[in-house]
Amino acid sequence: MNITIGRLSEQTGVKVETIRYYEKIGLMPSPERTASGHRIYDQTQLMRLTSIKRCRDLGFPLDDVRMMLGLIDGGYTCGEVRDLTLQHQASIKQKITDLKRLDKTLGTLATACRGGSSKECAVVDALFEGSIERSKGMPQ
Amino acid sequence: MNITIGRLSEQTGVKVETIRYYEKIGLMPSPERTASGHRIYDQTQLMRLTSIKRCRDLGFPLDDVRMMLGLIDGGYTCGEVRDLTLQHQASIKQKITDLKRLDKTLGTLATACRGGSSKECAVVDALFEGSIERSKGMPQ
DNA sequence: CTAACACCTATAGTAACTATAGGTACAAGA
DNA sequence: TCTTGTACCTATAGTTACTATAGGTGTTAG
Repeated sequence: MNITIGRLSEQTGVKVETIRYYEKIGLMPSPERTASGHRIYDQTQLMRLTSIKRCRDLGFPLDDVRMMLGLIDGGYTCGEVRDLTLQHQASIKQKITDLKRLDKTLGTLATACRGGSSKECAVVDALFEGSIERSKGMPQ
Repeated sequence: MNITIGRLSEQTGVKVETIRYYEKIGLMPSPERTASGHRIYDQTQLMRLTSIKRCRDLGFPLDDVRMMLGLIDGGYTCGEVRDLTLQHQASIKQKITDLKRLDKTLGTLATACRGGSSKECAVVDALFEGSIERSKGMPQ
């Protein structure tokens, strides 16, 4: 089974440019080439790229993916891999918390708006006017 | 009131380099300079930067901030500003949804792990096994 | 007066690609 | 066989929103 980069792209859902990029940063190996220089991939590369794609879809940064692949290539323990996974999950939980707070604040701001063509706007008041008014005749 | 870039930075919580960056991309105006070329800021710039900071803290991308400043500078309607706010909120809600799904998946994976020094790992099984061979030939 | 620190410009680096320019290879139809 | 269209190639720059570095000048406190 020998496939071109285009077909590898189709089968994995990873764009051609991204595959070349992964090769450049050493995440994917340099594949065989045809006489004219076109890349040809085999089953092994297809599987490797599929794994990378799964990790990326789960939001693992490339450095984590690289580390996991390194563990796989070189021998790993369940503890190592689970630690990486739990760390990643913790950072995702933190993001969720932060975003929820933002969502709430934005909701409060937006519902205070009257909308339409009014020249008064609660969002502007909160983000811009407040600072301007307060700054008039303020010390320092 | 004339302040240096360092004091402007202290008072707004925006780093010196970032202030210069904002000037370069046209978000902040080019300020006056001393004879020797040091930037000097006044009340107006302080207020503008404070507003930018608030928007950024709420997660608005710089392009949105730029648009809001443009509206403020040029005359805006409440509807325009509220639309921007609601769009931003929608994208945040979407991110929350996505991250929650990831969190759940990662939790499932990690709890299936036995951890420790085991050579068997549920995370590896899910992400890599059946799709990759533990092989040499990869640069680490 | 000198040492420490703030400031200056210009450039490169970050994450993870995406897009562009300018070219070569190959497969299918006339 | 020729031509056309697509896929492929390399190399470089652009994206977001900064941050860091190098190599220099200005200001100020003791």
